[in-house]
Amino acid sequence: MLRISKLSDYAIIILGHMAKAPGATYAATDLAESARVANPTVSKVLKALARAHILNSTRGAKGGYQLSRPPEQTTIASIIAALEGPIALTECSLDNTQCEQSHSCHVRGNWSVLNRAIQTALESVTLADMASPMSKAPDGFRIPVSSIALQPRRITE
Amino acid sequence: MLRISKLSDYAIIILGHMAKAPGATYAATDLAESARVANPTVSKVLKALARAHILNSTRGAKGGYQLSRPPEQTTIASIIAALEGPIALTECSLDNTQCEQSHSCHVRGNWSVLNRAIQTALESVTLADMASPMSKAPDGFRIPVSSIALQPRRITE
DNA sequence: ATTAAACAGGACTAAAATAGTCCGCAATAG
DNA sequence: CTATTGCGGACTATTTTAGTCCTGTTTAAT
Repeated sequence: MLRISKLSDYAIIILGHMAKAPGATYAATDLAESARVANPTVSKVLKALARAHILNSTRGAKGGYQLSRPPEQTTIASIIAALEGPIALTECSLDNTQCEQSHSCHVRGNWSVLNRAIQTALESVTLADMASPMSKAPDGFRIPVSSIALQPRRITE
Repeated sequence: MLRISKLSDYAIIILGHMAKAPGATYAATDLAESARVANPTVSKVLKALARAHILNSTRGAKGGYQLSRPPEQTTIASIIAALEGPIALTECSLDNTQCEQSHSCHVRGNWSVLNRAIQTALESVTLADMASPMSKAPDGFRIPVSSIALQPRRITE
């Protein structure tokens, strides 16, 4: 399914919520409530985002989290990377020195093409885009997969 | 990490191998050998590809698998879909009727932007691209993601 | 007909990744 | 001081993924 993890999903939802008042400071508990996700889980997400400098944290009473940058400057790519590590489709894309099949693998050099494609896609969408008031097609965006399996593709560019 | 599964990985490697002689018929055993992956595992992959009509299969003695279309017409998106099902980053993108958080989720409409970005990226790379001898012009692939994102954007690089 | 070579479907097990929880520690406001 | 809030990381449970195997079907060649 090429899914992102649930934690990344939560992160985007939480950050989307915070992006509505970008300057404010939010306590983990409040964010958990508004996202309807258990407190410890939300905390885990927030910690990861703070470590990646997507959020700033303040400890102690009256502390909390706030966006470290305006929503327009936080890409979805960086959010996913914060929770799941480097974005790469396969092991060997990360470190192709240890792929035992490397001598028999004739496509390895081309994985980078794919990785770049994905990376670019995820960098072209920001938190601001995600938080913007319900752009278009609010309902029923099913992906017509059967069509892509059978249809001749259009040649790009 | 936004990984694809190992099975999809195998699929691309196997198909890449087959793409070198697009008209030929290959037995599962031979493909397993050239990909250095265990026979039953390769079989599983091949069955899935046949079911998705990416490969044609012939049963019986002298049977085997062959590409059902020229490599230029098989997209990476379709290969991944064959093994992992519809490409969607989150559950709710597939079926948003059963997301309990839907009323409190303010970003849901915008997932489609992201999904389309990924989808487009994976559709712009074909088997022929992957099989071509080593990184044929890495920027020969213009991913028209920005045309799909709400606002064209290039934060990094 | 018989036999051997192949694929088909699906059940099953094992292994790994993910999600989620919890605990003790550290910082800060009042 | 003490209540509040984040920090780091260990731990468990669950889910997903990978991999194997069995039984059946189709077909070519003898």
